[in-house]
Amino acid sequence: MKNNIQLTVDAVVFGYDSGNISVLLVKRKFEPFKNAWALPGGFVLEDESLEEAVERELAEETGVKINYLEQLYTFGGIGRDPRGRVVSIAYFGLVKPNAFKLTASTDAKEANWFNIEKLPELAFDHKKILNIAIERLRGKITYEPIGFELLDKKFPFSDLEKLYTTLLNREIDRRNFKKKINSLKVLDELDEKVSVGPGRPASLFGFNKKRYFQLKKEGIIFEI
Amino acid sequence: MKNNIQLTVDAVVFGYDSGNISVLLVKRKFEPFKNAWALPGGFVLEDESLEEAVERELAEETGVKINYLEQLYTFGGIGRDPRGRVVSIAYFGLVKPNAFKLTASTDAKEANWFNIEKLPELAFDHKKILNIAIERLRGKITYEPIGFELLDKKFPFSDLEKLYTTLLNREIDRRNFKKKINSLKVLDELDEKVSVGPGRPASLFGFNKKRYFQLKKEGIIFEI
DNA sequence: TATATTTGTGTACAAATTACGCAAATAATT
DNA sequence: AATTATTTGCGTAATTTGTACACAAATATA
Repeated sequence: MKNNIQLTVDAVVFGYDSGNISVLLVKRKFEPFKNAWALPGGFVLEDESLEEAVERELAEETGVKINYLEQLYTFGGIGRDPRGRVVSIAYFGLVKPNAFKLTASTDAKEANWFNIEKLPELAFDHKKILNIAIERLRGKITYEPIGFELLDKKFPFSDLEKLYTTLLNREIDRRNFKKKINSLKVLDELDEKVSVGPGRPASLFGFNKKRYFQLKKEGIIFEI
Repeated sequence: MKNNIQLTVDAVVFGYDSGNISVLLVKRKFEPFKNAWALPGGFVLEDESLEEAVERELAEETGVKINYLEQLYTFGGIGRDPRGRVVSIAYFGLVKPNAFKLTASTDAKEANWFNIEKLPELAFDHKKILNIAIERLRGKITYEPIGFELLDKKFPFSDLEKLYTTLLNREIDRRNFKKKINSLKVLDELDEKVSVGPGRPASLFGFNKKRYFQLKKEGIIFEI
């Protein structure tokens, strides 16, 4: 009953910063697809869970500390890896801007962030995996308060607004959006303000963690 | 880079008939869990895709012809199989009542249908897999016109209604439900009637395949 | 000091959802 | 043959939810 199917994990990790959605890629050092960009990932060890495998590979290859991770889909097509039969379990991750910026400064190295509008050619079927992940991200944001995972601890309301306009790729009415978010009661207004550039200073908000997890459990429907 | 991780697929196949949701199980012939009921499934061969593997195993073990199949989740916990490290890709399937009844008559054999309210003990972590599948079914029915896959070609409106009350486990207002379904324009009223038992005879309806696929693509939101 | 820029807020209208009851058509019972 | 029980089929009013829309307040910059 032994087979020769190899098992890998791949991670699609998104970061968001002031209007840009980026994904984390690594440059391959070895064949096949040497020097091509690829999703971080690698072979699953026999004594680690799938999640452990993803987190290990991410740490090894990129140093990024993930704070949201869920399984995306398993890709098992026959010809997807020239080395033989390789089945890959893809994960979907989100990181906060701090972690995000941190690794973004490891420029010129082998791991880097790419704006999802300006992607290089990708190894294997990673383009396909990434597209499915982007779809999931866009879908998810409309029925789960995901902003939590993509924004900083404290943020002006306009950050949340910009996140949505960026992801949904359309304008949204600020007043109606605010009304909706308020009705969810998922934001706490802090008594702190920031002022960046000209314009009225903005109040900072934070996600109410307790309320967030409650909404997540209930499965909110979040018609923007 | 060789490992010893084995890869299996498992199928959670649901059928629906007059108020009962059933799931297809098989009785294990060999250790481990000999004689226990389990989800149909088995090892993936090196030269077949994951979907081919599920369909092959389903055919071999149950004879059921599936008409809807999607990937559910991949289970890769370390201790889930006493034989060693086995990662299983679970699929979610739906069959129409005819296929469903057909195999239901292979009683006393090794494959059988079980009402999801009256399940036996299951082998491995199959109980967990099944629970996730049931959640998916309940969720899915509220945003996709899945009834298509679970009902017969022609059916009275009350069948659809009963399917929803069963799955959602609550009463629904028939007039509002009808209004909603009508607005989706996914049903064709046939000029044929059936009369089962007392009461006014019911018109038969059929799903409009073209419209169904369109809705599926658009991702309807189906607030019942 | 004037200008440009960003934040922050309310109301009126349209659309969607929900609540609700009764007549028509048949099978079963007497 | 008449009565009863059962199921289908249908419309309107009340409520809730979503959408469209504009202007004042607070600051940085010139």
